[in-house]
Amino acid sequence: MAPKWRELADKLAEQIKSGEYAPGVQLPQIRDLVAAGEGSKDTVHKAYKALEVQGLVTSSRGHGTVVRQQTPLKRLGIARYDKAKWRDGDEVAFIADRVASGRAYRRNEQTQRVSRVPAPPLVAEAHGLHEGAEVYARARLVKEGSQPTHTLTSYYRPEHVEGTRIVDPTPGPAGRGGGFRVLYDAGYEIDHMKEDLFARVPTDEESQLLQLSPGEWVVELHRTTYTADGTVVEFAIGVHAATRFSWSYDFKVPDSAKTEGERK
Amino acid sequence: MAPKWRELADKLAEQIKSGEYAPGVQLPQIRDLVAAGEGSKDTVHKAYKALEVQGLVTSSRGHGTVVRQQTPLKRLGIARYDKAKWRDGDEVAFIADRVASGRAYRRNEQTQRVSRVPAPPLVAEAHGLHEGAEVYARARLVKEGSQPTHTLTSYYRPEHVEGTRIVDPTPGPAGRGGGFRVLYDAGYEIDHMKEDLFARVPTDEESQLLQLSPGEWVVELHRTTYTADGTVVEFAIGVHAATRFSWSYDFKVPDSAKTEGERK
DNA sequence: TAGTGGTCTAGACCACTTC
DNA sequence: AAGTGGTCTAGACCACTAA
Repeated sequence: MAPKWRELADKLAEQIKSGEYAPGVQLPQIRDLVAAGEGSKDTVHKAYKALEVQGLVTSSRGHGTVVRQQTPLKRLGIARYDKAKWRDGDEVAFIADRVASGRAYRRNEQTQRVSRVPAPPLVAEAHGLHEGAEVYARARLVKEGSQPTHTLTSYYRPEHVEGTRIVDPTPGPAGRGGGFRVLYDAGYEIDHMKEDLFARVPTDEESQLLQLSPGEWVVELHRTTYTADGTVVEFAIGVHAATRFSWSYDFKVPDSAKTEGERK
Repeated sequence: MAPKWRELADKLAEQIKSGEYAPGVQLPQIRDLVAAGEGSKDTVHKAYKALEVQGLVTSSRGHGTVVRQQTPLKRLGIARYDKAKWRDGDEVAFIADRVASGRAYRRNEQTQRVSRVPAPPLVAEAHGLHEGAEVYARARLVKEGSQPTHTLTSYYRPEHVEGTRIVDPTPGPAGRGGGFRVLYDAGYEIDHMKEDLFARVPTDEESQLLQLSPGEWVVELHRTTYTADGTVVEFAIGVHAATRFSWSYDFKVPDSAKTEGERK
């Protein structure tokens, strides 16, 4: 038989999904359910924890437990990197994302911190540097309104960006067109990319920063950006609240027999 | 101050990562830690649960709590679909994956169930059918040795596969070259694909099937496979244990200004 | 049958929010 | 101060495994 806490959690989850408890509505207080004979405080608490893990509710001391706004997944496709967006237009890539999703852009939805640091192992490997070589790190925390959605830290080689707007520690996107535009203006036109993704448990710091519900996972994204000649001009690490995104990739089925002679 | 259970969990996690508790080794029993003054049984249990969620240990009744084998991530790149592998050679795509990872292939690592079912909403949409139209579903549970790693269910339109080996409910890969080879032989050569990924909490059934540690998430993958003329010949849904995979995609930076006239 | 993790309780106490 | 969720305890009892 399923544990008591799970039965309770399933029952409540059902009611939430059926709309019986609408988003924003407060669930019964733990003490009330205890009084109603649903179990001891710890047992009811376990059920509430399970609901939190599923992203259905948010609990906070003093406030109570309320049903979460079910924000639809934000779909990330490769079209978000379209050159037309940052080269020809004024849009910064991530703003274009919002435009595409029909959401408003507001200022200060992105905080930024630029610093010069020794390259961590992953970064050094991506850029082909030795560990500890200095790189510029541009760390952003991106928000959707007041809700943080992901962090994104870009690493650049000093010789590519020294003296550009990227290094200017002004908050907000790196000026018109964003970082790719700055690189373009500096003579480095991006040509192809590689994205690696995997899911993992967040660190405590990430949990706080992204306001994750306990038990919620993150997806870590490694983006390597190349110019046409294969030079890596940006390596970025993103940490995304796992429930808030989906990723989409289109590609041709490779055929190594055919493309034998081509450049990789 | 951090809760007591978290402090204990962090301490143990540290010892595991430093190798003080090697993979396969049994952690102290809950009752022993209680006796050692680490807290009450429930408290110590919470700490152990946290370690399970992080994928560091596996607990089972009767057995104890042992440190997990840290299987390295299996990296999935688009090269796993290389036409050369299934068209020219004898390898089935998923076996090719193993070969590339240097792991042995064993028979019966894949169980299969073929059935004719009404199309669920997602499937109908992908295939451009009305909901409830009949499709063939080919469900596999893929294992790595004795360890299940993911489920993969492919949906085909009857007119594409009727009478082929795909519909033959023999366990194991769909004969030489796998499903793509069968489609190829039937006159449907796959040309391009779309993959959508997102992370979510597993259902109970998935938890059991994939032997997930409690709290472990899954990554759901939707793969749509097209022929050159845009016909969808396969729509597949995969559910992967989130800790066991990473995905990698290479792509050109799109330029809608340039490719205006091209076929999508 | 003995050993192990898992659930549950009743109640004490703590931490944070709102009034 | 009152209200709410979060942690902790001591101990009972259950469920599964191995001998």
